[in-house]
Amino acid sequence: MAHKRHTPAATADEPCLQIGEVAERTGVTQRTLRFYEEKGLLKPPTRMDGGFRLYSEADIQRVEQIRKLQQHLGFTLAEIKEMVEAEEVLLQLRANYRPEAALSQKRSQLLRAIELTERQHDLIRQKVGALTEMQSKLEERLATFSGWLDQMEATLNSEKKTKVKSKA
Amino acid sequence: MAHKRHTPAATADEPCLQIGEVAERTGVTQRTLRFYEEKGLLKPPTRMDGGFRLYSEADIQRVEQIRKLQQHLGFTLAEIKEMVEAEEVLLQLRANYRPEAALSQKRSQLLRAIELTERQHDLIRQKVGALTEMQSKLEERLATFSGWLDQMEATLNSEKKTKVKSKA
DNA sequence: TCTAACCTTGACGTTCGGGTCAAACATCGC
DNA sequence: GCGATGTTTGACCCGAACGTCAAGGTTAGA
Repeated sequence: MAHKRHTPAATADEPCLQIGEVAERTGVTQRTLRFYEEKGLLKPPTRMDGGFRLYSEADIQRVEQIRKLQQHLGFTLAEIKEMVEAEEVLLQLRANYRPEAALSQKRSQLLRAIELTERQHDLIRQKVGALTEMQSKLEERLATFSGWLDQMEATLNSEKKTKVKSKA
Repeated sequence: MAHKRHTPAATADEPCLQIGEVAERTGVTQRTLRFYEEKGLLKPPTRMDGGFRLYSEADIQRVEQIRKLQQHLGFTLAEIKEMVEAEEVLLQLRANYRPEAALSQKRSQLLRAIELTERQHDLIRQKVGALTEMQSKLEERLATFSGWLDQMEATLNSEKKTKVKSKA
């Protein structure tokens, strides 16, 4: 296995993860990571002198969030991009929240962020509603099934008994 | 607008809807209906002598179900096909449930149906879980936001008061 | 310094879920 | 039986979301 460089070790949250490790830890391919970057889903990561991408732990979180939204929830990358942008606004607000400058401008940004967040919330609420409805239908069906099953077993049992009695 | 044939009128549930009307009523294109058929999501419908497809009301339900699963819930057509197949088994069982023949064979079919249904149930449960988790995160965020907002407004107000006082 | 292991961009290929013609046939009201 | 409208199959095309080389540059351990 020759020599394997050891991981730059992510002590704090400085970007220090190469694309390979991010890929491994998130379960997506390197191609996918570059693709997400290209599509604006991941912010362009910092680079080493030679041009290698360096990701942070936050980026890993981001990728995991993207995958969740995509795989389990069926959002398109375009939709996810919107969501992620809202997240970005949040982080920026959080970053320079203290430095009191242009307060009313920040206020409008904040209002925008709230609006986006509420839209997401609503969207998800609708999905949960639809899913829950399906759930109860399935449960109803399962109940029906198990009723039939009981009935069947009963029938089989009575048949057995009849046979046994006829043998006796 | 010339003459428009009138709808064959779906009194009971004999197949009597042409593809155009199904398309209109479900909001999908004719192409999509043929595509679903091709992919095994819709059972091959009965045909008129000339070869025109004839759908039933049940088929419309099916299409609506497929769309819901696809659009709002983000299942792939492959996943939906599985679900729909389980539905098919159910319908068949329901159809010839009474005629008591080959009971133990029916039992195994039923068990199969139960298994499929439970898998669907589980799948949906997972999605609901993921969505709910997101929901609470969003709510948490909204709370944070509105806290900030309050704080901002307070600051703005106190500034106003100061100005007013200095004017007075 | 050498070199295995890693990373870069670029370009083309693929699968999914359909859209969009085109050419020919079917239906039905008149 | 004519004609407007509806339907059939077939073929090609599309964007999304990556996969898969290819050719070359970078890093770091020995």
